[in-house]
Amino acid sequence: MELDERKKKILQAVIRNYLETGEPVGSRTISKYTDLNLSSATIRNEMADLEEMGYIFQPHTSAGRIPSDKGYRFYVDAMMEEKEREVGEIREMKEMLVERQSKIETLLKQVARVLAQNTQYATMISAPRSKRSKLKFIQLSRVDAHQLLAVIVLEGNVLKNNILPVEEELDDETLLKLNILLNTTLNGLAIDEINLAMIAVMKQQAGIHSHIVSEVIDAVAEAIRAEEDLEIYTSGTNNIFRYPELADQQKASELINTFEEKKLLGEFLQASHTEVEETGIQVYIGAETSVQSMRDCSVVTATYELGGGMKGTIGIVGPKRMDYDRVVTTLRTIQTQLDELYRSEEKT
Amino acid sequence: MELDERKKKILQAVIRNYLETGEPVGSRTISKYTDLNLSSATIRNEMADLEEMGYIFQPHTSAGRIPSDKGYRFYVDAMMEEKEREVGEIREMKEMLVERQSKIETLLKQVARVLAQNTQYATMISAPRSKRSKLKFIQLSRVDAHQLLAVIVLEGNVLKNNILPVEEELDDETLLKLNILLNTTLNGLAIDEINLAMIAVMKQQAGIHSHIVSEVIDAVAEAIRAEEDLEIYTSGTNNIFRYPELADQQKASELINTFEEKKLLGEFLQASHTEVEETGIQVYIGAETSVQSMRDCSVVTATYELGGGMKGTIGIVGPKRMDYDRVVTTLRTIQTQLDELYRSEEKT
DNA sequence: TGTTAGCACTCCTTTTGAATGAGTGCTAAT
DNA sequence: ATTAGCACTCATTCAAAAGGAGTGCTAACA
Repeated sequence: MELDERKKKILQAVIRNYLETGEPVGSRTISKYTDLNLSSATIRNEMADLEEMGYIFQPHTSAGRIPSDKGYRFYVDAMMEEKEREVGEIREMKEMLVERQSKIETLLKQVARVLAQNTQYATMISAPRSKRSKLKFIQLSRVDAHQLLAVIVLEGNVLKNNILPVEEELDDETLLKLNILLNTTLNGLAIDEINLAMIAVMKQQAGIHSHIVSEVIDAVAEAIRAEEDLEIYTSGTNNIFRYPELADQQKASELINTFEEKKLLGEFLQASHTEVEETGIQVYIGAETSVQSMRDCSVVTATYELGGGMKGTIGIVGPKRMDYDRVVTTLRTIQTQLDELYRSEEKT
Repeated sequence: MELDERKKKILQAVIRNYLETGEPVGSRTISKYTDLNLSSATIRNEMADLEEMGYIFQPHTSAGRIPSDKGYRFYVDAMMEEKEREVGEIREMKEMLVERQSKIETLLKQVARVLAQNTQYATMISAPRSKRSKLKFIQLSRVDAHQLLAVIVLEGNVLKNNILPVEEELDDETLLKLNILLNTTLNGLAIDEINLAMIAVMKQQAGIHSHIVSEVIDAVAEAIRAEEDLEIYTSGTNNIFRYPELADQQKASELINTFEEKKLLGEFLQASHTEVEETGIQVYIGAETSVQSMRDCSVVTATYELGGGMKGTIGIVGPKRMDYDRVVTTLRTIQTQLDELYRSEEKT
């Protein structure tokens, strides 16, 4: 069977209406809603066809139709119109971000809150991946006799630090040498560019302190990696209670757990990051999500960039009948907003 | 009217039973439950008295009785017996903590998770207050021409760091001098011991860089304070769904929001910290809590110490019919556990 | 005087059945 | 191809009835 123009219009009307009301939509409603001037009976026939094709279905006999995942997918792919953002809202978001945060962490928390507030959905943000981003600065300091503090600054002012226990005491001079060695060798390199050969050279140059070097390098690498997959900021989790289809105990509990644990979110955002299309915005409907507890949700993700290959992902989680248009436009706005932020930082 | 021995026994039986079942408990149940060998009729008379005295009440006529806040309070104050922790459980908790974490942050997150897991209630932990704890190490480093990185290590290896924008470029030597100045002047001092006189002296010694000093000091103080009231770790929020009296949408949503925002939790833990009795464990029943959304909960808090005046507070949030005995004992165990951890750290 | 058996009464909970209404599918007429 | 009409389905609402847990009170008892 074919999806002719009229069927499309009806499908669109069904989806639009359902997005607004959350109630199954019947033929009579469509008959009045659209400018097709068809009777409800005709609509009924068309809707039966659409059901057969799998775009919509009835939650039970004698109820109206609601969109299936396939229906939503079609809507998102072919029928969605990005809304113009209202000037006021854009300014508002801009203002929220303009108080420049020196720490990325604070900035991202802020963004998460703003988005959750703005969309009324749950929001998650992964901190920018640092694998491909470059080391800007690295420093070891002696905290006390047996502990070193390693501070690592990555491009984009991402900070990592770690306390390393050391067996052997180091005097000031050695420490200074080590610092110079580390900085001259590693500075400007991306994490995954640090290879064994390089480490070997450093060890050699470190002379009697060679084992410290490898300890430090390991610790550095570990510090960066360890934190990495945990750095997820969330906000507006309790927004899920706004949507009855997600608010029952079973589902709500699982969702909230997922948002608290963050591990799964991280993996999901990570995966989404890699399979993203050119615009950087991706929509996952229902079971398209890999996360079990989000099977009844839709997720819209957007990749953002803070320069120097520092890319992270933002995700908005809501019910399947989320306002895709609005969410996509909002994310698009934030994307450019963050982009500008970075550019202005460049100039500084 | 007097609360004689028999009434106490009955009250205790009512509470115990209600803690277990969560259902209003009737006279017949008590009659069999206790070793008093009294008929249900007698129990009924006694329960009527207990109701008049305000220890228990009926949710509606012809229902059994449930404890009032006053009843719980009496139970907690006078009738609670701390259970022996099972050896297995203690070892389990020990093991969880034994993998020593160099970072306090990681340790506390871990503790929160273990506690939530162990008690099946929601858990919150405030990071140790650093106001009275001492500066161990402070260091400024130049990240690039216009940005300094300030790293501050407090006693107990609490790390703070902050990026400071600076107008004027500083050469290596000046930086070194500043570092020495900061360390020699501030090292070993508690935050609130840093006073204006001291800052004035430093400014003077810094000579032409005096304005940098005050900038730095301000930033340091701000960095410490700013993070302070936000550092709350939570876990097991979704445990509230286990308890029907907290799981309805309205309440659950508010609770979860409170746990996400963390601000109120921080204030509460802070307050609790100051009004704590000698054992360091405190029980708040229902409206005794200052947090609005927790009016239907009970909270048990425990103050822990990591040495050097570094005190923080742990809170367990559950329904009013929480297993007070168990929670108190668990918290007591964790307290000593953390204490030992600190002592062993001392020796290192 | 304290305890207990017995009974009427209350009120929550569950079940049942009927009424309502939204929406459909199908048929026959246009 | 479209539409009016109609029988049919099924979730939802409502009221009434049945069931049951538990109480308070009274009167009898040790």
